Amino acid sequence: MPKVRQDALRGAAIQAIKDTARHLMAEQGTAGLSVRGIAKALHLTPPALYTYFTSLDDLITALITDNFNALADTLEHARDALPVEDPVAQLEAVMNAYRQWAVDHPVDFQLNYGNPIPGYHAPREITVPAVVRSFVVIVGLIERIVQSERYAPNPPYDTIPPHLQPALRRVITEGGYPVSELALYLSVSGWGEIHGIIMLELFHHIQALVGDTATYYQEQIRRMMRAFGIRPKG
Amino acid sequence: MPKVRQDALRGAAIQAIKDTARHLMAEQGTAGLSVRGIAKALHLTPPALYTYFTSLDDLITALITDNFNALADTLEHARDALPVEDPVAQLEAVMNAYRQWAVDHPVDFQLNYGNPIPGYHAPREITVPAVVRSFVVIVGLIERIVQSERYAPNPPYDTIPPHLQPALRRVITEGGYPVSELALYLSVSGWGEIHGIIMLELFHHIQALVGDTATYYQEQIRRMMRAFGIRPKG
DNA sequence: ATCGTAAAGTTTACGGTGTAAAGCAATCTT
DNA sequence: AAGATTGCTTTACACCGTAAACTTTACGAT
Repeated sequence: MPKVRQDALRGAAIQAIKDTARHLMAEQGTAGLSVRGIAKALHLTPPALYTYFTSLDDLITALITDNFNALADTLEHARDALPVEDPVAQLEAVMNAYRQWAVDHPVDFQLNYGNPIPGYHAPREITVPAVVRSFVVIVGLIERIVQSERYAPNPPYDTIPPHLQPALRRVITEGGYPVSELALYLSVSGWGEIHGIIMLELFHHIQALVGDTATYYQEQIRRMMRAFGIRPKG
Repeated sequence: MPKVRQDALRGAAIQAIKDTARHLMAEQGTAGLSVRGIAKALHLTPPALYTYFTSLDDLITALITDNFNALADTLEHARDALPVEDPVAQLEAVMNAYRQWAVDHPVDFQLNYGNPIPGYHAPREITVPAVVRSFVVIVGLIERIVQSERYAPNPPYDTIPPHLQPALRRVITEGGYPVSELALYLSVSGWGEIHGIIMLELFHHIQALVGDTATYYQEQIRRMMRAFGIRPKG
């Protein structure tokens, strides 16, 4: 089956294109992402890339998908590096890994969670499942914590906003996730909070206010967990 | 002084350019922002715009500055529409106005708080003071609340993270703002939280999870205030 | 009232972008 | 060995920001 070898070659070419795209973006930001730039770096003519991607948007979508998966991999790895017996420590590690990935790959993070490319709009049916993978890591941990003795309901986060309940229930049943509505609610809340801090940091809006953003973030997620009713220490 | 009239004409031209820029962006997103597009809409040749702006970046900076001021105006207006005797209600109104402005002007909000234009980077010395104007509205209200009987310290938000204190103190003394470190800390925390929710909403990441984002936001800021130790009702 | 000047706008041009169309050469399939 | 497919090049088009030179308009001072 030479077809296999050829498919492998094609896969390698696609990988090379994505690698140089990422490399150029790392150097010059999203402005460095251009068909012609990639082609030049690969010693090809620009239209040659259209053998592998139908358009620049198509390439961007591929990059975004990879990013979401890389982020999810990182979170899962951070979770699995700690003992299952301490889900609180795992959650803290995962949230720190979330920020760390964003700080280490700012352009990629923006590509996914901002909208940095004029004219480009990510196809929902591709990005939504990819986002879910990361989110599931957080929800899974919070679910285990909520069911453990490390959790003690703490107002105002001890109840689910009534208006929110139907939506949460629908997500759980339709998605088939075996989690409680409370765990899902706390996850959404927490996600919004860490996302906000990270976005403000990425665009340099809070450095002047808080100084060291890493320790600020660290402290805030600890406090957030406490406010949620999650006890630190084992 | 005919000079005055000419300056007025020049001002009107600049305003017309900014208006059409905003109009094009509202229709086609940040991709619609182009010198040539604006020129065509105004029945001018592209280089003619360089009489009023030295570059496209220059125009973008002007738009961003206007946005920050418009947002700050909106917040101040929301604050002043309610009696001074109820700073808690004022704060809630201001935070709702913050989201409402973002929802009403999504592209403008992205232009300010995202980084949607490849190759463009906002000059810090211009944007920072503009950001401060909005932030000051929030800090001012929280300061008044903290000093009132509506505030009762509530763990874990009753203390300031030790690492954070020097930075906050420096901001207060150097900026000359007559606010307590606690008010500033709570403001930063709150800002990060509402910012995160709004960003996730703008890029359609939480709609599937929470359904009605407006009521979710509303509920979350109420809970956040309670967690901070701010009592609702008068 | 006129002249010099400055401002506003034009034309032209250069180098950049994404990508469609056609053609060529090598390789795989039968 | 013949035909089809794949990878790639050449050419071309329509867009982009903006620099340079030139023309037109309107003003301020003499």
